Parts: sequence; C-alpha cells; structure tokens
Amino acid sequence: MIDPRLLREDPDRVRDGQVKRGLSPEVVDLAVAADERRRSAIVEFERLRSEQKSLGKLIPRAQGDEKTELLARTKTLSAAVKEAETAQAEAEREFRDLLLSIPNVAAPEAPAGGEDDFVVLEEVGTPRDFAVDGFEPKDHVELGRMLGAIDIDRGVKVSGARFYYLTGIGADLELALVNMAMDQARGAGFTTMVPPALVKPRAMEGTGFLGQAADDVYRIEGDDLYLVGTSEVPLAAYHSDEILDATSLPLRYAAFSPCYRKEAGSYGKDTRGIIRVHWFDKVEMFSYTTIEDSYEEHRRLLGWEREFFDKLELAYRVIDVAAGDLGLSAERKFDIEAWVPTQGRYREVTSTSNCTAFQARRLDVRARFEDGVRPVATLNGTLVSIPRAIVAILETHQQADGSVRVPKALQPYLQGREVLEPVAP
RNA sequence: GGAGGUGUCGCCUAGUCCGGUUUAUGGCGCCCGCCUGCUAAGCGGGUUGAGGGUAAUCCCCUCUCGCGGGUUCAAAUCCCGCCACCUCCGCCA
Repeated sequence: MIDPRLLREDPDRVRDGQVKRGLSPEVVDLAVAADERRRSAIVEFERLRSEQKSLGKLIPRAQGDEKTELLARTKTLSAAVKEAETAQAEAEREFRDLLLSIPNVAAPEAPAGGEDDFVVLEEVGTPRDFAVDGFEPKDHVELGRMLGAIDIDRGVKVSGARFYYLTGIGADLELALVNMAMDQARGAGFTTMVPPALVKPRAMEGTGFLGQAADDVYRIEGDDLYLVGTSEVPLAAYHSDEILDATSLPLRYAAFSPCYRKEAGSYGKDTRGIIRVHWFDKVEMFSYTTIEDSYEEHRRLLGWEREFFDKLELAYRVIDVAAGDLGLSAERKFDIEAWVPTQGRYREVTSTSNCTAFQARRLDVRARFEDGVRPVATLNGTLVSIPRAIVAILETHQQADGSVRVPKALQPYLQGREVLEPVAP
C-alpha cells in the first residue's frame, strides 16, 4: 500500500508512477476523492459520538423528568451515531480498496515501459562458444537424462505437466546448491530460516500476491490457506503486526523453502525441461531496513546474488527491470539472467526487489525510531532458484561425452566430485 | 477431533459475577528531571497504537481491554460467533 499522505500531498507523483507502468492514472483521482469523502465521514461520526458521550455522562446523576428527557435525546442520538459509524466504515472501505489497488510508485531510476523495456546494466563472463570446443551442446533435459539427474517423465506421470523428480546426482546437486547458498548467507550475517509454505490470506495479500497475481497462486480447498510462490511471503509476514527496535535494523533472513506457481497463461512457453515448473525449491534473502538505507541494501542483495553466480562460473547479465514489469510491490527490481547455451539467450535466474514501505504498510511492520514509529522497508532477493541454476550449470559446464564439470566452489558440497559422469548413453 | 480453562496499555496485575463515579488500577522495566562524593535508594513527572481537526512537533477529539457481530441511552463488564494459548482425552509422521 502506498503512503496515504503521499496520495494527498503529491498525487502527481503517484499519477506519474502509474503512467510509467503503463497504467491509467484515473485510479489516483478516484482515491483522492474517496479520501475526502472518508475524512468528512470521520468528522461527522466523531462529532456525534462526542456529543453522545458527554450526554451519557450526565445520565447516572440525573433524576426524574430531567433523566427521562436525557434518555429520549440520547436514544435519537444513538441512532444517528450508528448511522454515521456505518457511513464512515463504508467510506473507509472504499478508500482502502482503491488504495490497495495502486501499485508501489516506481522509482525515478526504473526504466519506463513493459517487459521488453529493461535496461542491461552489465554483462559478466562470456557465453561459452561450443564451436571452439567442437561439439553441439545438449540441452538440460538430455543431460539430466544421461546423468540420471532429472526424471521428467515420471514427474508428469505422478503429478502432471511441469513436474519433475530430481534423482541421484540431481538431488545431490540441489542439496549442494542449497548448502552453498546457506553458507554464503550465514557468512554475510543472515539468519537462516525454514519457513512454512502454507500461509493465511493476510500474508498473501500483504505481500501483494492476491491482486493481479492471484491467478498464479494455489489455494487450498476448504482451509483458507495458500501455497506460497516464494518464501518472500512468510518472511515478509514474519514480523507483521510488530514494532521493531530501529537499532536492530537491518534484519536479514535467508530462507530455504518450496515454491508453488500455477503458471497460468504460460501455455506453450517453456514446455520442455524444468525452466518453468509448478513447484521448485529456492533460497531467498529477505531484509527489513529503513527506507533511507533500502537503496543501498538493494545493491547489497544484488551483490550477494552476483557473488553466488560468480562462484558457479556462469555467464550472466544484470538487468534493470522496466516499471511495467515490477509487480505490485516493488519500486525497483534487478534480475540476473544466466546464459542458457541451447537457447542462445539469457534466462532469469534471480530477482531482487526493493518494496520500500509498500508491504510493511500492508502487514503493519514498523520500527520505533527516535522521532516516532514508522513503517520499515522490505527487500527480497533470490540467492538460488534450484531448477534454473541446475539448467545453467548442466548446459554451461557440459563436455562432449555428456559429463559435466563441477565448478570449484561447488565441489566441497558434492563430496569433492569434480565431474558428474553420465550413467546412461 | 472432544471436554474444560484463560486472553486487560513492553512484562506482571486490579476491574468482569452486580454495565455508568475508569481520562482502565497498581507494580516492574524504561525515559526526563530533582536530590546525593560515585552507585544504590528516595522524590516528582512521563511511558499502547491508529485515525481525524489544525499552518503546527502545542492543543482538542474519536477509536483501541484477543478478533468480529449483537443487546443497551451507555459495554473491558451482558449475549453470539471466531481465533490463539494452557490442561486433559482421542488420533497421528
């Protein structure tokens, strides 16, 4: 939720934010009008309520006719108060609904436009040239089959399209990546976490996943619970309804959790392989900090993501995501895209967002500062999303015989193995 | 899943039976000041959060006793529903 004061005092900034995202600024005017209606409803209710209270105080002491008269007056007043209260609640609700529908105001630095309007900030490493090596690269599906690492057929048999099993070295690879990520996070001062993957509507709503994104969310029938699409959700809600000590900031958490996504509307996209799946595991970083520090913290999160992919010896680029592709909560977002050889292009492997106070305001996460209590900033960033990391590793480090070289940093986490050998032709 | 109990301002606690005199009591902790070789003790004051009025950090008002409804002129207090925790029973990886 955006700051209601910003809406009142500088609606043009909010309008600009909408336009930059390619959205209509009309909702801003509706919200401003609703705010005015809401405030006059509050004034009216409080005036009546105040009168009711002061008259009510006279009643216990009053006697006879005076008392009868007072009771008659307060009785009419009572009805008026109830009516004004209902009107106020309705006005509050209308205002809140409008306010909730407005996405975070995009950062001035974020590129304007939609999905394709991102700006490449940097390219790191060189995509491997298989012509030099003299062989045609196999894709991760084929490599996964040869290594006995990925069993897509049985995933489909048991769970349906976009499911898979990680088997043998594939499962080992996941655990290795998770441990490597957790070690790095712990070393950087993060508190490690294993959060619940089922959450109540409040957590989902508060992180902005029940708006336009709701189509992509699994809901548990009959239990009013949702399967999270990222542990950002339980991590953001972790401190909901709390007032944190400002001196404890930044609070940093690194969570390992499964992620579930319907991938609605992605029919025909990435149907082969494990690039786009309904379930995967992920290690996610999450920070609570001040608004002022959030911009630096965002860079730090990106730095830790880069460190991780550097250690995997992968070629990647960093993009500044355009406003229209930020999602509801973020004011700015950087993605890391790793080179996928058989696709001949960069594919998203991590994403880090600065949500400023947008989620904190919805979830009531505040901190006590010297000059008062204010919402904090929340930020999230992927350290490693397992399937896509595996795709990049297998395809990039493959050798002509289908074996895969293990990046040096990962070897200690794979029982010292330097090469993964095929088990099938 | 079943039965019983509990939920008050950071923590503890009074108030709930019998609705109004409660701007929710007191203690601890914390903050400011006074006093004192220092510390401790003592003394005085302050100490939930949200929203609104206003130029305003002064001030005034409204809401907030787990959450949501209801009864009533008036609800921490009475009624209904829900949630959380505790105890016991059942089931279970």
